[in-house]
Amino acid sequence: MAQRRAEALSRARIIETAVELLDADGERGLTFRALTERLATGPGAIYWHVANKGELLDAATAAVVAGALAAERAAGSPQDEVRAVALGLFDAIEDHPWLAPQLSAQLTRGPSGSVTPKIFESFGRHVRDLGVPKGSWFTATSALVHYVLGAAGQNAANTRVAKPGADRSEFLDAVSTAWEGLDAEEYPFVRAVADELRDHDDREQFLAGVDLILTGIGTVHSPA
Amino acid sequence: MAQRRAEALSRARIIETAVELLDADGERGLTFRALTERLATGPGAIYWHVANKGELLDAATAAVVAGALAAERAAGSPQDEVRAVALGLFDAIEDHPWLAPQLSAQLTRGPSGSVTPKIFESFGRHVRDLGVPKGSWFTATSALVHYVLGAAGQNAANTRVAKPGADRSEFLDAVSTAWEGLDAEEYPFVRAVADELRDHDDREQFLAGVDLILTGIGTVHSPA
DNA sequence: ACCTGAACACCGTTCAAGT
DNA sequence: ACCTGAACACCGTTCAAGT
Repeated sequence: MAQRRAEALSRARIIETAVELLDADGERGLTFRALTERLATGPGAIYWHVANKGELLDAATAAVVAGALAAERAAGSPQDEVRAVALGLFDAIEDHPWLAPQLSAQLTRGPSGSVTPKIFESFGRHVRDLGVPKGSWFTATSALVHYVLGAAGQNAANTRVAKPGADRSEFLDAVSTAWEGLDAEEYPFVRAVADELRDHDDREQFLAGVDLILTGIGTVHSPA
Repeated sequence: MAQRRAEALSRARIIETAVELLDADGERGLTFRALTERLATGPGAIYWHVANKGELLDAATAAVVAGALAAERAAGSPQDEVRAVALGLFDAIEDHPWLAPQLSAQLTRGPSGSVTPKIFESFGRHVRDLGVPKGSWFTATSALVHYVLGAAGQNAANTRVAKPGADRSEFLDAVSTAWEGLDAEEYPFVRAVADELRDHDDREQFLAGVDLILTGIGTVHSPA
């Protein structure tokens, strides 16, 4: 169960293994102990290739996001392009649920780093093609980025509970029931919306949100 | 520097101290060691009032959010109400930057817990008053919630760097310069948007994003 | 240049024992 | 019922030593 290949240790192999550990057990699964065991080395060897745990997490995040955004597609309307980028991230976060908090953290750490510019660029160039005036590019792109990352993360949390669809609807049912049990005076809206939660299509609802923001962009900035 | 009052230990006092530690040093500032020192007790005493660190973090988050959302205001248009709730959270996250990742985490953990329903209710009741058809309440509210939390968190990160406004603009300047230094072929949009970053008003830009989503909601669901 | 592995400082958490 | 404090298991990280 311990070691695997005898390939030379490399930064790339460390990152790859980190992603495997994260996929298997989330952020708490990524420890230097687990890493040294899988790679059959000592901690010192890993520290020679990687500065610290934070840098390793960032690198793992960057690797997965780069893969998700790299997919080439036939050019469609700017709206279709935005939807495609959004769905690419949606799927990546569904496959790697640990991505969601990690991406928020990297966005929050300030817009430096390599992932934030990449995500902004992926959405922004199509926002630009939408005919939005330059002064509003940043606002419009931010709205898209934050919605996509937030909503995809919330969806991943729902999915994560169990692989088979059966348990998943069971989980949503439980949440829905919990919401219906809230105080009627304090939570009228949440109670009213609880059944929407029970039976909805994730992707559909996610895309409806993207379209809502696209509509907002199009309406506020109707092209000259 | 160690202990303070000799008030009886209580869950409330533990949570209050936790918030102080978080405000001072972020999530890494909240340890049971620091907590026992400030409260002049042992870890066992704290564990008698609190299940574990996760529960304590959740409670601290809930306490701060409840305060931010409790502010009573004169009733305005639904749009104004949404803006007021958004700004309330914006300010809370600016005062307590550790809130941003924590709120994402609680949203991501699934919509149970006490904070998620509270935030959804605060926005949702005004979305309802906007005349949105019931089938779209959840989507519209989600778009607002995710944008507000994401954008406020990103802003808090920018502010956190230093208190005096001087260092802050210095920081934004540095990020802006970094963006301008990116590859021209790979990052045309990010480069073009870099100067927008340099001199913008945070609150103004934040509110512009809220209005963009409000416009989207109003346009997609024009009241019957 | 790259790796080993013991050691260090610091966590969250437990629990027998006290009052 | 509430608190004490030593102890445990487990972290990330360092570093002298090897090749």
